[in-house]
Amino acid sequence: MSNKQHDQGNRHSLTGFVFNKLREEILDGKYKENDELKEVAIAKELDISRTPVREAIRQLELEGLVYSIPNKATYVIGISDKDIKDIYEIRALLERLCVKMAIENITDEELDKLESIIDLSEFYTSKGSMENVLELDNQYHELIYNAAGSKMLKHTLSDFHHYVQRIRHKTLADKDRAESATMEHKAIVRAIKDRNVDEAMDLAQAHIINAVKNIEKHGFWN
Amino acid sequence: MSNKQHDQGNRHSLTGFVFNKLREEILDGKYKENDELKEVAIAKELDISRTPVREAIRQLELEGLVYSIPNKATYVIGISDKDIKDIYEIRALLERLCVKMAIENITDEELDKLESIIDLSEFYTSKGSMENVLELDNQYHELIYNAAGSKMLKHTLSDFHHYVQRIRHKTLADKDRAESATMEHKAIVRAIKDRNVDEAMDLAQAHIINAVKNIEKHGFWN
DNA sequence: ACACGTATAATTGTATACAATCATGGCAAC
DNA sequence: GTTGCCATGATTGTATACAATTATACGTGT
Repeated sequence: MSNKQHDQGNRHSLTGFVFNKLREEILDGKYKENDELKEVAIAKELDISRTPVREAIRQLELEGLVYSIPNKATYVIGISDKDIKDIYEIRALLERLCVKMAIENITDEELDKLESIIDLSEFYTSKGSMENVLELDNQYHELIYNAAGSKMLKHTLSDFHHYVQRIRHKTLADKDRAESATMEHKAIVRAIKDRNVDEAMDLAQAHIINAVKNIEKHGFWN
Repeated sequence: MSNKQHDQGNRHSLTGFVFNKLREEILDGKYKENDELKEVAIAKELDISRTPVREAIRQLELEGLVYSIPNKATYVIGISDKDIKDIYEIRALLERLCVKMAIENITDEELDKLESIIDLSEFYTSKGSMENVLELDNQYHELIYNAAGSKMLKHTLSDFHHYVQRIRHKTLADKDRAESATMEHKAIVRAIKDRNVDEAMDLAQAHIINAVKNIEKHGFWN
């Protein structure tokens, strides 16, 4: 769970609601590349005014998920297979950095929380409850991103992590992958607890690389 | 120069204008941490309506430069010295990756353009025309970011590069630093041209590390 | 004097109205 | 038939009006 204060996911405002909805639909592939987003159509669909829709679209534009042609329309860009691949390559580097920083800054409470997340992950993995595993996977990464104590790094990694949420949903449905992912998390936490920087960094990097391998095994989107 | 199509810096729309203006002022320190942004005040100041101001603020919020309290106001977050330091640490890794990708994808035309940028940089450095040196520094990095051929990497690096624009302005005013920075650029281009991946990566990383050292020498903001 | 409640003001959230711009289609001139 | 122009419609850009929420200040009761 990200902190409330700076959370874009403000579902109490219509702008935040529309932003999240459109973003999810773009990342989920419900909107395909070059699809048109017409403000009035979306507003009518949701039975709201154009104002929150416009604000949400401006945000999507900043994120690079859509682009607008003045007085014409907004078009979906979305993320391609190559984008996904690039994201994992970037993450492989940044997750290394992140665990290094986390080792320097993590608190005992956070470590306890991490371990309980791992325990729950093992439980739900064995039960095959993959929705819960995915949610715990999110919590695990968010916690480490926070523990690193770098606003910039957290912002970057959270964005990327969110971008690949859909594909993780698919890959974690593979029970073998879910099990090995949980084991990898466990090993990383172990190394963090031992303050073993080099091992933690290598494990974190390997964790991302393994994720990519698994994605490629499944042929990306299908 | 970023491509027009996806450019946020659309100075033909009021939203883009306000966004750029506020962002620059935040990054320049004209707005300090916890300063209030009142929609009506800004709108009145610029003699426009609240609508474009709101849209710009929503974008700044997404970027993490401000945060809003509903029905109250928006507050400046800005970037701290530690953020700057973190940015350079992240960039040290990503610029490595970037030159590696660039070597695989750069065209001859881009290489020619790079060399002409270097030549001009040397010229203006010797003349002490630091505004031009800064502009060429921007062009140099933008070109390499584009040459890498990764939308995601370019987006990330461009954002970070922009964030530290102000401090680069200060450090490049140091003629010694401007000269060594240009020489470092030259060496990197040489390595790219020779397709010497390892050397290019090491040089790109060293370039960032040297920038940090210089910043620290100058005591960050002052 | 202090605590509480209520009215008022200030601010943002949302909807609507109006302006500007661009694409489209039809019609006329050649 | 083709080309060019004008009118019309569709869409976004901007401004304003209205609603909801929150902070503030004042007054009243104790």
